[in-house]
Amino acid sequence: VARYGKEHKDVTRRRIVESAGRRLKKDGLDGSGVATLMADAGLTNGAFYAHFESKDALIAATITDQLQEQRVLLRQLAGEPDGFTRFVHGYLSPRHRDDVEGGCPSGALLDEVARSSPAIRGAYSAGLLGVADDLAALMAPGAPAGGRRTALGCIAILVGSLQLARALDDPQESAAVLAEGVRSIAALLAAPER
Amino acid sequence: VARYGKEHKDVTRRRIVESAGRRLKKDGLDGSGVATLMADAGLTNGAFYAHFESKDALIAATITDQLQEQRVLLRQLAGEPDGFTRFVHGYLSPRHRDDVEGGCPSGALLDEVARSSPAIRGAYSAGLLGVADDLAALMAPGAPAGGRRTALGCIAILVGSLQLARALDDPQESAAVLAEGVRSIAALLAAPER
DNA sequence: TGTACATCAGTGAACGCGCGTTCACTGATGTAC
DNA sequence: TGTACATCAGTGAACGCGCGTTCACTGATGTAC
Repeated sequence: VARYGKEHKDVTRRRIVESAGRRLKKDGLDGSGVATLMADAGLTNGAFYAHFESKDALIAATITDQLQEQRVLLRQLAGEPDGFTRFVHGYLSPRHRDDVEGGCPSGALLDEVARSSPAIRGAYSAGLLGVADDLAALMAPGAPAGGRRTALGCIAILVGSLQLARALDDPQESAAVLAEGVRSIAALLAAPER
Repeated sequence: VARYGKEHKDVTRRRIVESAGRRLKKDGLDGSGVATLMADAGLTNGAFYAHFESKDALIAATITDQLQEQRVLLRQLAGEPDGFTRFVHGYLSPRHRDDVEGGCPSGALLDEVARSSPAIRGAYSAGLLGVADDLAALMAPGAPAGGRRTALGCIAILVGSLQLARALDDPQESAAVLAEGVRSIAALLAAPER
């Protein structure tokens, strides 16, 4: 004697996580309320706790999902020519700078994550190391795990440049920051190993 | 017929801005309440609006002050040998990573600033371009304004690396990110100009 | 095949709390006499 | 010199509001008969 199709609740949960991804990146972790997050998914606030133990738990699940999406993107590019170069130029493009809610979760939320609970930092850390591994594979297909460190360095440059370009209100300086980010990554890859 | 010494209110205002700098970096712009900010300065909430028009106005004033402090630091180092190298190593040190409230305002607040009101973004943008000019002077004393762009690239690397090191919960990966930041900056400076 | 019913995803009002902001007031101060 | 007083920085209670969370309930569903 059961009621809904057995996958019904999973579908709803996924819908919440996906719309929460956009909302949290747009308004921040502190700036997004549970009622708003649920309304974005077409639900009311009361249903929230049937799906998540707390707001923190939703944030952790959403961050994991968002970083997983980044990995999917990186793996798609890995099959194409000039995948790494195209990724860097897309990441440091005016289009990505102006699309916070559809863009990289690290770029939108990194300093709030650093201030958050251990559960959220743990979800971020685990997810990001996966992203770094996929980025390393995209940079140098077939290279071993040593590439993770260089990939983390690339991520720091990408995220720092994107955030800085978003914060500056002068369009020329903002564009210059994006261009310098591309130059920095090229320089890092050309540099000799440690 | 006046009451307090004429500089009394200015002194109090400065005290509020200085303690707000630490609190805002520690708990974020959204995470710091007016009552807490005033208690940090040894006052009660009601006095706030005798000093500032709104919480936004305090944040803008505090960001301007914090970036000015960064400029003071850079100018001090400009008088010492290896000033730039020492700055980079201090910025990307475990000590700075672990001292959010006493550290760089960009590292603590950049993505929240990008989400904030035009007044706050304007204060940040103006202040940061000043920081970039002082950093350019520290990098290459006597060089003209062209160095500002390279300095902005350095700042993006510094801020991105610091934030990423703070967000990762594995101490080894965190330390590796700091080391990669130093390597990226060295590579950027060694790279040929545009 | 048609109907009664157990299930449970979702509703919406309510909880105590802290938010940014307002305001009537207090009381220490430096001046005027 | 001593005192009355105008000033105004600071107090603390209160405002409406949205927060995260709880809970009694509703009502569409698929199953059992």
